[in-house]
Amino acid sequence: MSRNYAGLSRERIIIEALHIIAGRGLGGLSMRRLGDALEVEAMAIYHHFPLGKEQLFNAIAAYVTSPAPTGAAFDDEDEEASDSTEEETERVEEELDTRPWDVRLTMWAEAYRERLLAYSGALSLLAHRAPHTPNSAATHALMHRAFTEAGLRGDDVVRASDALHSYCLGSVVHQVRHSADEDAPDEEESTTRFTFGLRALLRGLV
Amino acid sequence: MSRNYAGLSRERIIIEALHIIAGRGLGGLSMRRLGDALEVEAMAIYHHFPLGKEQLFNAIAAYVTSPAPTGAAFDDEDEEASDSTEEETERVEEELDTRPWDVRLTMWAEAYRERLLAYSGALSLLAHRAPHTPNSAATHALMHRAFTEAGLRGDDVVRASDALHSYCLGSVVHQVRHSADEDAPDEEESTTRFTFGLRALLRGLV
DNA sequence: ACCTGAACACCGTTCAAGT
DNA sequence: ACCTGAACACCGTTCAAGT
Repeated sequence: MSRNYAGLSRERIIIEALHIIAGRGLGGLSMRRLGDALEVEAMAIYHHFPLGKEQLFNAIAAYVTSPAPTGAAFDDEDEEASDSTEEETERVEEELDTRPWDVRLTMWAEAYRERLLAYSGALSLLAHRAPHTPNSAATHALMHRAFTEAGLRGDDVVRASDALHSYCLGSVVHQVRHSADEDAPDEEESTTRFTFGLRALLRGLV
Repeated sequence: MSRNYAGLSRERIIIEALHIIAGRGLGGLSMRRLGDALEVEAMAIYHHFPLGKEQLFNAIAAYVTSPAPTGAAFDDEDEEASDSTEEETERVEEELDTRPWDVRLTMWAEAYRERLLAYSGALSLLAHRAPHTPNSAATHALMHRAFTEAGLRGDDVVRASDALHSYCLGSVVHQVRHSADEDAPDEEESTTRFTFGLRALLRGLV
Protein backbone atom coordinates (compact mmCIF):
# COMPACT_ATOMS: atom_id res chain seq x y z
CA MET A 1 0.00 0.00 0.00
CA SER A 2 1.26 3.45 -0.86
CA ARG A 3 0.48 5.62 2.13
CA ASN A 4 -0.38 4.85 5.71
CA TYR A 5 -2.13 7.44 7.86
CA ALA A 6 -1.37 5.45 10.94
CA GLY A 7 -2.03 8.25 13.40
CA LEU A 8 1.06 7.33 15.32
CA SER A 9 1.78 9.13 18.57
CA ARG A 10 4.34 8.84 21.33
CA GLU A 11 1.70 7.51 23.69
CA ARG A 12 0.47 4.84 21.25
CA ILE A 13 4.02 3.75 20.62
CA ILE A 14 4.84 3.53 24.33
CA ILE A 15 1.71 1.57 25.17
CA GLU A 16 2.29 -0.87 22.33
CA ALA A 17 5.91 -1.24 23.42
CA LEU A 18 4.74 -2.08 26.94
CA HIS A 19 2.42 -4.74 25.49
CA ILE A 20 5.32 -6.36 23.73
CA ILE A 21 7.50 -6.12 26.83
CA ALA A 22 4.75 -7.71 28.91
CA GLY A 23 4.39 -10.54 26.42
CA ARG A 24 7.93 -11.30 25.29
CA GLY A 25 10.15 -9.47 27.73
CA LEU A 26 12.35 -6.45 27.22
CA GLY A 27 14.66 -8.43 24.96
CA GLY A 28 11.71 -9.20 22.74
CA LEU A 29 11.10 -5.56 21.94
CA SER A 30 12.58 -4.61 18.58
CA MET A 31 11.82 -1.59 16.46
CA ARG A 32 10.69 -3.86 13.65
CA ARG A 33 8.36 -5.86 15.89
CA LEU A 34 7.03 -2.65 17.39
CA GLY A 35 6.38 -1.35 13.90
CA ASP A 36 4.48 -4.52 13.01
CA ALA A 37 2.30 -4.21 16.12
CA LEU A 38 1.53 -0.60 15.21
CA GLU A 39 0.87 -1.62 11.58
CA VAL A 40 3.56 0.69 10.34
CA GLU A 41 7.06 0.40 9.00
CA ALA A 42 9.61 0.29 11.81
CA MET A 43 11.25 3.45 10.54
CA ALA A 44 8.10 5.47 11.13
CA ILE A 45 8.83 5.26 14.86
CA TYR A 46 11.92 7.39 14.33
CA HIS A 47 9.76 10.31 13.36
CA HIS A 48 8.36 10.35 16.90
CA PHE A 49 11.56 9.30 18.64
CA PRO A 50 14.31 10.79 16.47
CA LEU A 51 17.03 9.63 18.85
CA GLY A 52 15.98 6.02 18.44
CA LYS A 53 15.54 3.19 20.88
CA GLU A 54 17.39 4.83 23.73
CA GLN A 55 14.96 7.74 23.65
CA LEU A 56 12.05 5.31 23.51
CA PHE A 57 13.44 3.53 26.58
CA ASN A 58 13.65 6.83 28.44
CA ALA A 59 10.06 7.62 27.55
CA ILE A 60 8.93 4.17 28.71
CA ALA A 61 10.78 4.66 32.00
CA ALA A 62 9.05 8.01 32.50
CA TYR A 63 5.68 6.53 31.63
CA VAL A 64 6.08 3.63 34.03
CA THR A 65 7.04 5.82 36.98
CA SER A 66 4.28 8.38 36.45
CA PRO A 67 0.76 7.94 37.81
CA ALA A 68 -1.80 6.49 35.51
CA PRO A 69 -4.06 8.59 33.37
CA THR A 70 -2.25 11.91 32.86
CA GLY A 71 -0.88 11.66 29.38
CA ALA A 72 2.11 13.95 29.03
CA ALA A 73 4.52 12.87 31.72
CA PHE A 74 6.45 10.63 29.36
CA ASP A 75 7.57 13.42 27.07
CA ASP A 76 11.26 13.58 27.60
CA GLU A 77 13.75 16.35 28.17
CA ASP A 78 13.94 17.77 24.67
CA GLU A 79 10.28 18.68 24.82
CA GLU A 80 9.26 21.35 27.31
CA ALA A 81 6.75 19.96 29.75
CA SER A 82 3.51 21.39 28.45
CA ASP A 83 2.13 23.37 31.35
CA SER A 84 -1.42 22.76 30.26
CA THR A 85 -1.91 19.22 31.52
CA GLU A 86 -3.82 19.80 34.70
CA GLU A 87 -6.95 18.14 33.35
CA GLU A 88 -7.88 15.44 35.82
CA THR A 89 -5.51 16.55 38.56
CA GLU A 90 -7.26 13.98 40.67
CA ARG A 91 -4.95 13.80 43.67
CA VAL A 92 -2.80 16.87 43.15
CA GLU A 93 -5.42 18.52 45.34
CA GLU A 94 -3.57 16.49 47.94
CA GLU A 95 -2.28 19.80 49.25
CA LEU A 96 -5.46 19.96 51.23
CA ASP A 97 -5.19 16.33 52.32
CA THR A 98 -5.70 16.39 56.06
CA ARG A 99 -4.89 12.75 56.76
CA PRO A 100 -1.91 11.94 58.99
CA TRP A 101 1.52 11.94 57.37
CA ASP A 102 2.02 8.19 57.65
CA VAL A 103 -1.30 7.47 55.96
CA ARG A 104 -0.37 9.73 53.07
CA LEU A 105 3.04 8.11 52.67
CA THR A 106 1.55 4.64 52.86
CA MET A 107 -0.95 5.51 50.14
CA TRP A 108 1.81 6.87 47.95
CA ALA A 109 3.96 3.81 48.55
CA GLU A 110 1.18 1.37 47.74
CA ALA A 111 0.26 3.21 44.55
CA TYR A 112 3.91 3.40 43.46
CA ARG A 113 4.35 -0.31 44.11
CA GLU A 114 1.19 -1.19 42.17
CA ARG A 115 2.36 0.78 39.18
CA LEU A 116 5.80 -0.79 39.16
CA LEU A 117 4.28 -4.25 39.46
CA ALA A 118 1.90 -3.53 36.59
CA TYR A 119 4.88 -2.87 34.30
CA SER A 120 7.31 -5.27 35.90
CA GLY A 121 8.71 -6.31 32.53
CA ALA A 122 10.15 -2.81 32.15
CA LEU A 123 11.72 -2.77 35.62
CA SER A 124 15.29 -3.15 34.41
CA LEU A 125 14.88 0.06 32.42
CA LEU A 126 14.67 1.90 35.73
CA ALA A 127 18.05 0.69 36.95
CA HIS A 128 19.90 3.38 35.00
CA ARG A 129 17.20 5.94 34.29
CA ALA A 130 15.44 8.45 36.54
CA PRO A 131 13.56 10.66 34.10
CA HIS A 132 12.40 14.06 35.26
CA THR A 133 8.62 14.20 35.14
CA PRO A 134 6.04 16.60 36.56
CA ASN A 135 5.18 13.76 38.86
CA SER A 136 8.64 13.41 40.36
CA ALA A 137 8.49 16.98 41.61
CA ALA A 138 5.05 16.37 43.10
CA THR A 139 6.28 13.23 44.83
CA HIS A 140 9.24 15.12 46.24
CA ALA A 141 6.95 17.80 47.65
CA LEU A 142 4.56 15.25 49.09
CA MET A 143 7.36 13.44 50.92
CA HIS A 144 8.93 16.65 52.15
CA ARG A 145 5.65 17.80 53.70
CA ALA A 146 4.92 14.43 55.24
CA PHE A 147 8.30 13.87 56.86
CA THR A 148 8.46 17.46 58.08
CA GLU A 149 5.06 16.98 59.63
CA ALA A 150 6.45 13.83 61.24
CA GLY A 151 9.06 15.93 62.98
CA LEU A 152 12.16 15.41 60.84
CA ARG A 153 14.40 18.38 60.14
CA GLY A 154 17.20 19.38 57.80
CA ASP A 155 18.98 16.68 55.82
CA ASP A 156 17.02 13.94 57.54
CA VAL A 157 13.97 14.87 55.49
CA VAL A 158 15.60 14.01 52.18
CA ARG A 159 17.33 11.01 53.72
CA ALA A 160 14.02 9.62 54.88
CA SER A 161 12.49 10.29 51.47
CA ASP A 162 15.34 8.45 49.80
CA ALA A 163 14.97 5.52 52.17
CA LEU A 164 11.26 5.23 51.47
CA HIS A 165 11.78 5.44 47.74
CA SER A 166 14.56 2.89 47.91
CA TYR A 167 12.51 0.46 49.93
CA CYS A 168 9.51 0.58 47.60
CA LEU A 169 11.59 0.14 44.47
CA GLY A 170 13.70 -2.56 46.06
CA SER A 171 10.69 -4.44 47.30
CA VAL A 172 9.23 -4.67 43.80
CA VAL A 173 12.56 -5.65 42.27
CA HIS A 174 13.00 -8.27 44.97
CA GLN A 175 9.54 -9.69 44.37
CA VAL A 176 9.88 -9.80 40.59
CA ARG A 177 13.37 -11.20 40.87
CA HIS A 178 12.12 -14.15 42.91
CA SER A 179 8.80 -14.61 41.15
CA ALA A 180 10.15 -17.59 39.23
CA ASP A 181 11.41 -19.37 42.37
CA GLU A 182 9.58 -22.57 43.13
CA ASP A 183 8.89 -21.36 46.68
CA ALA A 184 7.88 -17.85 45.65
CA PRO A 185 5.19 -16.34 47.91
CA ASP A 186 1.74 -15.72 46.45
CA GLU A 187 0.46 -12.24 45.70
CA GLU A 188 -1.22 -11.81 49.06
CA GLU A 189 1.85 -12.77 51.03
CA SER A 190 3.98 -10.49 48.84
CA THR A 191 1.72 -7.58 49.70
CA THR A 192 1.85 -8.55 53.38
CA ARG A 193 5.63 -8.51 53.29
CA PHE A 194 5.69 -5.16 51.56
CA THR A 195 3.38 -3.65 54.16
CA PHE A 196 5.32 -5.22 57.01
CA GLY A 197 8.57 -3.65 55.87
CA LEU A 198 6.93 -0.35 55.01
CA ARG A 199 5.44 0.00 58.47
CA ALA A 200 8.74 -0.91 60.07
CA LEU A 201 10.62 1.64 57.99
CA LEU A 202 8.19 4.47 58.73
CA ARG A 203 8.24 3.57 62.40
CA GLY A 204 12.02 3.60 62.50
CA LEU A 205 12.41 6.71 60.41
CA VAL A 206 10.77 9.19 62.77
CA MET B 1 46.54 -18.35 13.11
CA SER B 2 45.39 -21.93 13.06
CA ARG B 3 44.85 -22.93 16.66
CA ASN B 4 44.35 -20.88 19.79
CA TYR B 5 44.97 -22.39 23.22
CA ALA B 6 43.24 -19.50 24.83
CA GLY B 7 42.71 -21.22 28.15
CA LEU B 8 39.20 -19.91 28.30
CA SER B 9 37.18 -20.47 31.46
CA ARG B 10 33.81 -19.41 32.76
CA GLU B 11 35.43 -17.13 35.30
CA ARG B 12 37.68 -15.40 32.76
CA ILE B 13 34.72 -14.87 30.47
CA ILE B 14 32.58 -13.41 33.25
CA ILE B 15 35.30 -11.07 34.46
CA GLU B 16 36.02 -9.84 30.95
CA ALA B 17 32.29 -9.37 30.38
CA LEU B 18 32.10 -7.26 33.53
CA HIS B 19 34.96 -5.12 32.25
CA ILE B 20 33.09 -4.44 29.05
CA ILE B 21 29.89 -3.73 30.96
CA ALA B 22 31.75 -1.30 33.20
CA GLY B 23 33.23 0.48 30.22
CA ARG B 24 30.45 0.53 27.63
CA GLY B 25 27.34 -0.47 29.52
CA LEU B 26 25.29 -3.64 29.32
CA GLY B 27 24.14 -2.77 25.82
CA GLY B 28 27.77 -2.62 24.75
CA LEU B 29 28.37 -6.26 25.60
CA SER B 30 28.21 -8.43 22.51
CA MET B 31 29.50 -11.92 22.04
CA ARG B 32 31.77 -10.72 19.27
CA ARG B 33 33.22 -7.90 21.35
CA LEU B 34 33.63 -10.25 24.28
CA GLY B 35 35.46 -12.68 22.03
CA ASP B 36 37.77 -9.90 20.86
CA ALA B 37 38.58 -8.92 24.44
CA LEU B 38 39.38 -12.55 25.23
CA GLU B 39 41.42 -12.84 22.02
CA VAL B 40 39.26 -15.64 20.77
CA GLU B 41 36.55 -16.09 18.18
CA ALA B 42 33.15 -15.19 19.58
CA MET B 43 31.90 -18.71 18.99
CA ALA B 44 34.44 -20.14 21.42
CA ILE B 45 32.35 -18.69 24.25
CA TYR B 46 29.55 -21.08 23.38
CA HIS B 47 31.72 -23.95 24.41
CA HIS B 48 31.65 -22.65 27.98
CA PHE B 49 28.10 -21.29 27.88
CA PRO B 50 26.30 -23.64 25.50
CA LEU B 51 22.97 -21.91 26.09
CA GLY B 52 24.34 -18.63 24.88
CA LYS B 53 24.03 -15.09 26.10
CA GLU B 54 21.14 -15.74 28.44
CA GLN B 55 23.21 -18.30 30.33
CA LEU B 56 26.11 -15.88 30.44
CA PHE B 57 23.79 -13.24 31.91
CA ASN B 58 22.68 -15.68 34.60
CA ALA B 59 26.26 -16.45 35.47
CA ILE B 60 27.11 -12.75 35.68
CA ALA B 61 24.12 -12.17 37.97
CA ALA B 62 25.29 -15.00 40.22
CA TYR B 63 28.84 -13.68 40.24
CA VAL B 64 27.75 -10.15 41.11
CA THR B 65 25.59 -11.23 44.03
CA SER B 66 28.16 -13.59 45.54
CA PRO B 67 30.91 -12.43 47.88
CA ALA B 68 34.27 -11.71 46.39
CA PRO B 69 37.03 -14.28 46.21
CA THR B 70 35.28 -17.68 46.25
CA GLY B 71 35.38 -18.74 42.68
CA ALA B 72 32.62 -21.25 42.05
CA ALA B 73 29.45 -19.44 43.02
CA PHE B 74 28.71 -18.37 39.46
CA ASP B 75 28.36 -21.88 38.11
CA ASP B 76 24.76 -22.11 37.23
CA GLU B 77 22.05 -24.66 37.77
CA ASP B 78 23.08 -27.27 35.23
CA GLU B 79 26.35 -27.74 37.07
CA GLU B 80 26.23 -29.25 40.55
CA ALA B 81 27.71 -26.86 43.05
CA SER B 82 31.12 -28.35 43.72
CA ASP B 83 31.14 -29.03 47.45
CA SER B 84 34.88 -28.53 47.70
CA THR B 85 35.08 -24.76 47.66
CA GLU B 86 35.57 -24.00 51.31
CA GLU B 87 39.07 -22.70 50.77
CA GLU B 88 39.15 -19.20 52.23
CA THR B 89 35.86 -19.48 54.04
CA GLU B 90 36.84 -16.19 55.62
CA ARG B 91 33.55 -15.16 57.19
CA VAL B 92 31.63 -18.41 57.01
CA GLU B 93 33.05 -18.96 60.46
CA GLU B 94 30.46 -16.35 61.24
CA GLU B 95 28.57 -19.13 63.01
CA LEU B 96 30.74 -18.35 65.98
CA ASP B 97 30.33 -14.63 65.54
CA THR B 98 29.37 -13.30 68.95
CA ARG B 99 28.63 -9.73 67.95
CA PRO B 100 25.10 -8.38 68.42
CA TRP B 101 22.53 -9.24 65.75
CA ASP B 102 22.25 -5.68 64.45
CA VAL B 103 26.00 -5.37 64.01
CA ARG B 104 26.09 -8.58 62.01
CA LEU B 105 23.20 -7.46 59.79
CA THR B 106 24.76 -4.06 59.27
CA MET B 107 28.02 -5.66 58.21
CA TRP B 108 26.22 -7.91 55.78
CA ALA B 109 24.22 -4.99 54.37
CA GLU B 110 27.27 -2.82 53.86
CA ALA B 111 29.19 -5.59 52.14
CA TYR B 112 26.23 -6.42 49.91
CA ARG B 113 25.84 -2.78 48.96
CA GLU B 114 29.55 -2.41 48.20
CA ARG B 115 29.46 -5.39 45.90
CA LEU B 116 26.40 -4.18 44.02
CA LEU B 117 27.94 -0.74 43.61
CA ALA B 118 31.16 -2.26 42.33
CA TYR B 119 29.23 -3.90 39.49
CA SER B 120 26.55 -1.28 39.08
CA GLY B 121 26.62 -1.63 35.30
CA ALA B 122 25.18 -5.12 35.67
CA LEU B 123 22.41 -4.03 38.05
CA SER B 124 19.62 -4.38 35.54
CA LEU B 125 20.50 -8.05 35.13
CA LEU B 126 19.30 -8.55 38.70
CA ALA B 127 15.81 -7.25 38.01
CA HIS B 128 14.67 -10.59 36.59
CA ARG B 129 17.24 -13.03 37.95
CA ALA B 130 17.81 -14.43 41.43
CA PRO B 131 20.33 -17.22 40.84
CA HIS B 132 20.73 -19.90 43.47
CA THR B 133 24.24 -19.80 44.85
CA PRO B 134 25.92 -21.34 47.87
CA ASN B 135 26.04 -17.80 49.18
CA SER B 136 22.30 -17.20 49.01
CA ALA B 137 21.71 -20.07 51.43
CA ALA B 138 24.38 -18.71 53.78
CA THR B 139 22.80 -15.28 53.69
CA HIS B 140 19.41 -16.74 54.43
CA ALA B 141 20.79 -18.57 57.46
CA LEU B 142 22.63 -15.50 58.70
CA MET B 143 19.49 -13.39 58.56
CA HIS B 144 17.37 -16.06 60.15
CA ARG B 145 19.71 -16.32 63.13
CA ALA B 146 20.04 -12.57 63.52
CA PHE B 147 16.35 -11.74 63.41
CA THR B 148 15.48 -14.66 65.67
CA GLU B 149 18.07 -13.40 68.12
CA ALA B 150 16.39 -9.98 67.84
CA GLY B 151 13.18 -11.53 69.07
CA LEU B 152 11.18 -12.03 65.89
CA ARG B 153 9.13 -15.20 65.51
CA GLY B 154 7.37 -17.18 62.79
CA ASP B 155 6.67 -15.50 59.46
CA ASP B 156 8.03 -12.20 60.70
CA VAL B 157 11.56 -13.56 60.45
CA VAL B 158 11.38 -14.06 56.70
CA ARG B 159 9.41 -10.84 56.28
CA ALA B 160 12.12 -8.90 58.04
CA SER B 161 14.78 -10.63 55.94
CA ASP B 162 12.92 -9.71 52.78
CA ALA B 163 12.57 -6.11 53.91
CA LEU B 164 16.28 -5.82 54.61
CA HIS B 165 17.19 -7.39 51.31
CA SER B 166 14.75 -5.14 49.48
CA TYR B 167 16.06 -2.03 51.14
CA CYS B 168 19.70 -2.74 50.31
CA LEU B 169 18.99 -3.60 46.70
CA GLY B 170 16.62 -0.67 46.29
CA SER B 171 19.08 1.74 47.83
CA VAL B 172 21.76 0.83 45.31
CA VAL B 173 19.35 0.95 42.39
CA HIS B 174 18.09 4.31 43.61
CA GLN B 175 21.62 5.68 43.90
CA VAL B 176 22.73 4.41 40.49
CA ARG B 177 19.51 5.57 38.91
CA HIS B 178 20.11 9.12 40.07
CA SER B 179 23.88 9.19 39.67
CA ALA B 180 23.58 11.19 36.45
CA ASP B 181 21.35 13.86 38.02
CA GLU B 182 23.00 17.26 38.22
CA ASP B 183 22.21 17.44 41.94
CA ALA B 184 23.27 13.87 42.72
CA PRO B 185 24.78 13.46 46.20
CA ASP B 186 28.46 12.61 46.48
CA GLU B 187 29.70 9.19 47.57
CA GLU B 188 29.95 10.11 51.23
CA GLU B 189 26.44 11.48 51.41
CA SER B 190 25.13 8.41 49.54
CA THR B 191 26.68 6.18 52.17
CA THR B 192 25.25 8.38 54.92
CA ARG B 193 21.78 8.04 53.42
CA PHE B 194 22.14 4.30 53.11
CA THR B 195 23.18 3.98 56.74
CA PHE B 196 20.42 6.33 57.88
CA GLY B 197 17.73 4.20 56.22
CA LEU B 198 19.34 0.95 57.29
CA ARG B 199 19.39 1.97 60.95
CA ALA B 200 15.79 3.14 60.73
CA LEU B 201 14.66 -0.10 59.15
CA LEU B 202 16.42 -2.29 61.69
CA ARG B 203 15.04 -0.16 64.51
CA GLY B 204 11.50 -0.42 63.18
CA LEU B 205 11.71 -4.09 62.34
CA VAL B 206 12.13 -5.44 65.85
C1' DA C 1 4.64 16.61 8.70
C1' DC C 2 4.49 11.83 8.37
C1' DC C 3 5.63 7.52 6.49
C1' DT C 4 8.10 4.12 3.10
C1' DG C 5 11.81 1.04 1.34
C1' DA C 6 16.35 -0.02 0.31
C1' DA C 7 20.79 -0.18 2.25
C1' DC C 8 24.67 -0.83 5.81
C1' DA C 9 26.99 -2.39 9.72
C1' DC C 10 26.30 -5.19 13.40
C1' DC C 11 24.27 -8.84 16.14
C1' DG C 12 23.16 -14.00 18.33
C1' DT C 13 23.40 -18.53 17.07
C1' DT C 14 24.02 -23.05 14.25
C1' DC C 15 26.84 -26.14 12.15
C1' DA C 16 30.54 -28.55 9.93
C1' DA C 17 35.23 -28.65 10.33
C1' DG C 18 39.77 -28.44 12.25
C1' DT C 19 43.32 -30.02 16.09
C1' DA D 1 37.79 -31.10 24.56
C1' DC D 2 38.38 -26.75 22.67
C1' DC D 3 38.34 -23.50 19.12
C1' DT D 4 37.60 -21.72 14.06
C1' DG D 5 35.07 -19.76 10.05
C1' DA D 6 31.33 -19.44 7.11
C1' DA D 7 26.52 -18.93 7.02
C1' DC D 8 21.64 -17.38 8.34
C1' DA D 9 18.12 -14.69 10.25
C1' DC D 10 17.57 -10.72 12.66
C1' DC D 11 18.65 -6.22 14.48
C1' DG D 12 19.22 -0.54 14.94
C1' DT D 13 19.81 3.25 12.17
C1' DT D 14 20.64 6.39 7.92
C1' DC D 15 19.09 8.35 3.99
C1' DA D 16 16.68 9.55 -0.14
C1' DA D 17 12.21 9.46 -1.63
C1' DG D 18 7.31 9.66 -1.69
C1' DT D 19 2.72 12.20 -0.27
